[in-house]
Amino acid sequence: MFVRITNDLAYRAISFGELGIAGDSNQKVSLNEFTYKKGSEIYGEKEPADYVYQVKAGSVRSYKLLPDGRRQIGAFHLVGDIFGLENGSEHRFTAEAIVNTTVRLIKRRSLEMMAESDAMVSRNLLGMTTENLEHAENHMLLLGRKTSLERVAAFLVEMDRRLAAAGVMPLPMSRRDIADYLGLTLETVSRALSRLHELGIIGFIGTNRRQITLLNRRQLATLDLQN
Amino acid sequence: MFVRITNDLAYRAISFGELGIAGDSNQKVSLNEFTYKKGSEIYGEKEPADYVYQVKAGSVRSYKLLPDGRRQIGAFHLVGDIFGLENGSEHRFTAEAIVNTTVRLIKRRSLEMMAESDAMVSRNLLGMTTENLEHAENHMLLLGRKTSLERVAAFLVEMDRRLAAAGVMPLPMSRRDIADYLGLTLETVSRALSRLHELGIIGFIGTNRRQITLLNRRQLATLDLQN
DNA sequence: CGTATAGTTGACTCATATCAATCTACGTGG
DNA sequence: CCACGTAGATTGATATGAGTCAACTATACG
Repeated sequence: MFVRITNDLAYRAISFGELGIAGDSNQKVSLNEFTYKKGSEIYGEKEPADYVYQVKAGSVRSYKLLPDGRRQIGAFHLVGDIFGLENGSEHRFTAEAIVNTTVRLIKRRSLEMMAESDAMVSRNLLGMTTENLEHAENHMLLLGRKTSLERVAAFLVEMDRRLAAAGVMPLPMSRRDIADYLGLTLETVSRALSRLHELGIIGFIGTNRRQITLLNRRQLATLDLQN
Repeated sequence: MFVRITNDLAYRAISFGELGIAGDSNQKVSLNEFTYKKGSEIYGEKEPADYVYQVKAGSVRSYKLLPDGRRQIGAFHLVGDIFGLENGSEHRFTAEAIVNTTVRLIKRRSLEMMAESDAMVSRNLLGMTTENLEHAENHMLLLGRKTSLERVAAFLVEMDRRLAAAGVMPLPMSRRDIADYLGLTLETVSRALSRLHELGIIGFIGTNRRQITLLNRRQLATLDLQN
């Protein structure tokens, strides 16, 4: 429901005009789209936020780093998601392509100008920010108070909602990414997944441990003590 | 800076008109202000969000609960803070008075109507939501990746910024509240504070362990690995 | 194919939680 | 104003869930 609204927003903004952006080594310019190679940075924390992005293909992780390298991923951005929308002048996260990823670009100024004159756009901006806030609020509960098994269960429920096609979840992110999203280590994530597998709650497609099926959503929902 | 803006917003909204609200046992009606006794609930999660609040005196905690009682406090609201502002129809947290607290009430509809016609109000709403989002994002990093000592140091730095008067921090909240804010237990918080005291980084005023002075902000900032 | 990267699993450690015993401050009623 | 009771805070002893270190396996990629 919100997805449709935010998509409208993106498309409307994009129709505003072309964005003249100098390409760099990791990007291929194709009108108002960019492609980022797996692992490359889309923007860095503290960098000026001149563009808003929408994932056309691929996946993106947004994270903060502590000086010693500890990483907290705040969100994964999947196909259709808009990210990089800031109110202040700088990005508050670093965004990286998890796999080869194509994004649509929207000039931020044009969005702001539209919001100025169009109350609908303005309301959509607030709605998107609220969505992000809501996600962060739920994630605080997860990070502050849930066990490792509950966290992994919650992650699977979230991903199921967002990217399950015909019962199969093709996770684009590594165990380390999942761990940094859930405030755990990759070993703990791996053990939790193995445990859920033993318990018959999830299955792996073939031998690929990133292709997951949910065999028992009810049990998973029970573990995902959704507030 | 933002505080001033959001205050303006509140005052403007309040001038809109009186709010006829039936009092309950824990409230005293005084024009558009309410007083809540220590520990009483201001609103509950999932309740309709018809009002926005501003703390006139006292302190408030906003939290989510898991079914088994585990609690995550998302934010403390101190004098001047606005809280309970929702975009959807329901509150996403439960809000409780930490001590006897007086709040100003603003009818949400009136805010929305103002936003409709006044782009400035609309921008302020977005700005406040973004502030909340930023806080939540930083808190995710804390909850996901910081040690107990770092968390407590970060908490003290935050409170120092928000309520230190003449070098003394009179904390309104209990050790349990702090623990639920930081994703720790009250014992761990207590030990961390004792440790910071031993290290000469903080001091206690008199025998009251809730009156804290920061003796060495530099060391505290070092522990507060601020991203 | 073979090399590099990602994932799993096991053994052990450690930070924080849990359980428990004081200790202290504060509000209440005599 | 003082004694008492209660809630909050500290501190100690112990338990435990998740982290660390390490070996091994599997998968993807050139």
